[in-house]
Amino acid sequence: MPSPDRKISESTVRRLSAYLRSLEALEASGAEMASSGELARRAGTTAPQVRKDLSTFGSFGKRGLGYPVVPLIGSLEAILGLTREWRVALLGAGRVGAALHTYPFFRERGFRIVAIFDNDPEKVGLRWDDTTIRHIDELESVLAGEAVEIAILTVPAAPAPALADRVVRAGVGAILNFAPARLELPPHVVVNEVNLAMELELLSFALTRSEPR
Amino acid sequence: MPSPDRKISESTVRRLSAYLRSLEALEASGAEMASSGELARRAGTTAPQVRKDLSTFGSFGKRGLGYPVVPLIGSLEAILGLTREWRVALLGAGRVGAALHTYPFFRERGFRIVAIFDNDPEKVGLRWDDTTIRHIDELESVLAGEAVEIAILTVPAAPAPALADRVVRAGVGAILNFAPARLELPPHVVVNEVNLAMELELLSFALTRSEPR
DNA sequence: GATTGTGAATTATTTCACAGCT
DNA sequence: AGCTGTGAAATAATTCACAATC
Repeated sequence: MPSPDRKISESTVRRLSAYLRSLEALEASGAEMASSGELARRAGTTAPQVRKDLSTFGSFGKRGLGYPVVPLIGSLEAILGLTREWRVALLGAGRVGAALHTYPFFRERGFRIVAIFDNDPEKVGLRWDDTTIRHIDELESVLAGEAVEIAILTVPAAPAPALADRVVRAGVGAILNFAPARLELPPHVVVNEVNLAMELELLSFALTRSEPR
Repeated sequence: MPSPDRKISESTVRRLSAYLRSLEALEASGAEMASSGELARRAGTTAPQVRKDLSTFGSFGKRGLGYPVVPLIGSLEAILGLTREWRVALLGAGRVGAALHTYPFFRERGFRIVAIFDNDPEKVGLRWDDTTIRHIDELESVLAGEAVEIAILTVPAAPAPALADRVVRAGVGAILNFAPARLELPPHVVVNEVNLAMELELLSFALTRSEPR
């Protein structure tokens, strides 16, 4: 696969993800080729940006014709690391955990939830689909036994940093953090924070500045 | 309040939100002053970045001493538009909607959920706390009656774009979109997308590039 | 002595323009 | 004729360095 050495920015990867979703919609509608302009329109960016982004990883298009939809889907899946299965653990079996667990995207894209943890004795032992909720005390042994690679934190802010440390020491390489707490982890660990407060504050900031027109 | 005319980037606003949370932690621990270095450490950025960000909106610090914690909290709340109440509607009373509705941040920060909609007759009429779930057919009248300013979409991808259009025509100025669909809306509408697929793909991309070391 | 506020320098990202295929 | 791929130009964001102030 074409894989440049230079650093790829987060915004580029986010756009690649958007292109993939646009291409899947195009495939569903029967399109065989897609121009950079068409992809840009659907993904909410510009045609030169699409070409630049894709050209970072290779030459996927045909001049005069555009990009072949199905092959480009395959290429983007390979670039994004979606051609293999990822073993995922859910830490926190509350409402956010439940919402994530039922989200069909996980299975569709090969993110397989192989372990669920909570510290509530009422919840431990319950099964969500095929997965039994384990007590957080069993974290290390289960993570190792299940060869978990990605952890999703949907616990309260207070326990999040300590749990993240434990998870990393148990060999997990990536964390998706829904807890409103900053995690300080070694640089080789990939961390991605999703913070509802921040997302809403972005809206209230923008509204505040635009409203007093 | 100091309010510059030039455009403020999204990343700046995200950092302001992070500073606010850091300051609240500092306040809880009894600190009266905080240096840019301390804020940077907690918010995960650099000291010059903190100073640059804050200086965009005014001069909040004391040279040689740092920033006064409590007053700066107030200033950031004012900048982010958190000193007033925002009237919010939830579209979609599924698991994601339920998770958001119970999130305590909403009330703490003045985001008041004044309307909840779903199209499932089983759900319409149920009450979540003080709010009765209304049928989506009543969208326009309820949004207007409740003077809703922010809509949160937790519906499936298919109906999302049409619902967003309706919501905007009913006068809503900002949308937080959890549906995996791109919304094309007039430029005066503030849209913020939260896409779980994208967040996970960011992790799998990074893992894929780092693992084959 | 410590730390802010900020113009200047640097680095990163996006946009442009056009040569090169199909 | 249409559209990609890409080096060059323009713009944006971050980092630096240091004078100003407490």
